[in-house]
Amino acid sequence: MLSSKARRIFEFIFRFGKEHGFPPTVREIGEEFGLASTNGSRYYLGILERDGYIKRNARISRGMEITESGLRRFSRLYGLDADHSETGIPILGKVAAGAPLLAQEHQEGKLDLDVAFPSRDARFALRVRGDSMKDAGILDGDLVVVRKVDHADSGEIVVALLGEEATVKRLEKRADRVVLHPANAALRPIPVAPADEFRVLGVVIGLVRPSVAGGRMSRR
Amino acid sequence: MLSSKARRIFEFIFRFGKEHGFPPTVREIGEEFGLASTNGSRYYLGILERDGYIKRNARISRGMEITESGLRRFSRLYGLDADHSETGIPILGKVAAGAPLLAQEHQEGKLDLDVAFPSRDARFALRVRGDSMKDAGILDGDLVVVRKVDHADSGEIVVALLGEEATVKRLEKRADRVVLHPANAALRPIPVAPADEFRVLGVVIGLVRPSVAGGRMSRR
DNA sequence: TTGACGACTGCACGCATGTGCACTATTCTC
DNA sequence: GAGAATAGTGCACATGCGTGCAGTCGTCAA
Repeated sequence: MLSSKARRIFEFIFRFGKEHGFPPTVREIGEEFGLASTNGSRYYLGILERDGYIKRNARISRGMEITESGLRRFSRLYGLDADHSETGIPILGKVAAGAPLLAQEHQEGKLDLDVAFPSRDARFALRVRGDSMKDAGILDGDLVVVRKVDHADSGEIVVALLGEEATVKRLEKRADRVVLHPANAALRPIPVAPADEFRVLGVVIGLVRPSVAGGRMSRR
Repeated sequence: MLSSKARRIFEFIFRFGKEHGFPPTVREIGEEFGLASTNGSRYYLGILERDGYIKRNARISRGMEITESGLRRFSRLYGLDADHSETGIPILGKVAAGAPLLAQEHQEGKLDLDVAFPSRDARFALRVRGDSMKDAGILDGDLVVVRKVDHADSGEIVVALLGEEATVKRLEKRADRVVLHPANAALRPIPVAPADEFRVLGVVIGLVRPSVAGGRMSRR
């Protein structure tokens, strides 16, 4: 059990790091808490390290680090602004008018790649080039997440190898041949002749659109 | 445009921080890159600061910080790998014809939420309902990733609270008022009267489209 | 051929910062 | 009333670390 002061010092280290991008020195901690001697701070740092909340690197300036398990334990035991502390992005449910955003009760869960794209097969991601699938909401620059299988059903969006090139298209299987459909009114379906070198690399199970310039999603 | 070495130094600062919890010193940078003089590092730190990739605090040990906009810009221009992320999904680069899929040399990096959506502001995700933004590639059921800020520029896609409801729209700021634009030809822009209860909750920096039943992206 | 520029080296200076050792005051237990 | 634990103070010391200034070496355009 951490004393109230030890807790406040841990919180200070956490806040300081968020704000400045690096941890405080022993003197900065002492200043914050009115400790006249640097050993006042060191005393508490020793406690926090002993209990596994932080790790210290001897002789290195600002050489402390909040451990992941320490952060988790601290926020569980004593609470901490939960939003940024844990890895993962909170998924908000209903956002009521006056309610403070990010309030615990509105969280639906955490965004997690393994939850968002569950698969027992291997997965991989592929950056999409071009707008051939834009009517399916797959834009240039998107990363499609693919479940790696060599068999796909008609109607599924697949990543396929056609000749030398990997391409993302909707698959149509006919009795005699395969047709790849772009999702773009300007483009024609691509018939695949039996002689063509064609292989399904996987089925698209989702996508990630990474952030772009200035946090703005460009107009497309 | 950053030189190759400046890029590698930025990446080193990024990796070092992730690994140790605090930034490197000028000497540690010099050691890593074989620079005999501390001013070798300072030269590059000056460049990185001048171009807005990092912020420095004079006279403070390890007093540098990767700026949020710098991180975003860097990862857009030059890419940033999640070094050794344990549970990531590999991002494939060029997929050559005969080459075995998932071969190491074809990997561009790992899919990592912190790299895909870098932000030092708090982030959250919100499930989109309806097709009002479908021409921007945002479909029903998508999770938009939002950087939580209360100010947004004209042209950005934002999450806003209008009355009781949270909505995703493109923001247009006019001299006298604000207009919210759907990205759907069937819908009209929404003018916001000054009297309306209106608040920007954040800026959309990306999205995640989770897989749906059976690993198939439904036809829309 | 000169001179600007990029990419450094070398070095000393001086404050920043972690550390060791000695000591103190209060509280609690035995 | 002794002893131990908690929560510090005070100070000197050695390094850590950012900074300033001067100088070098290759390249490339004028």
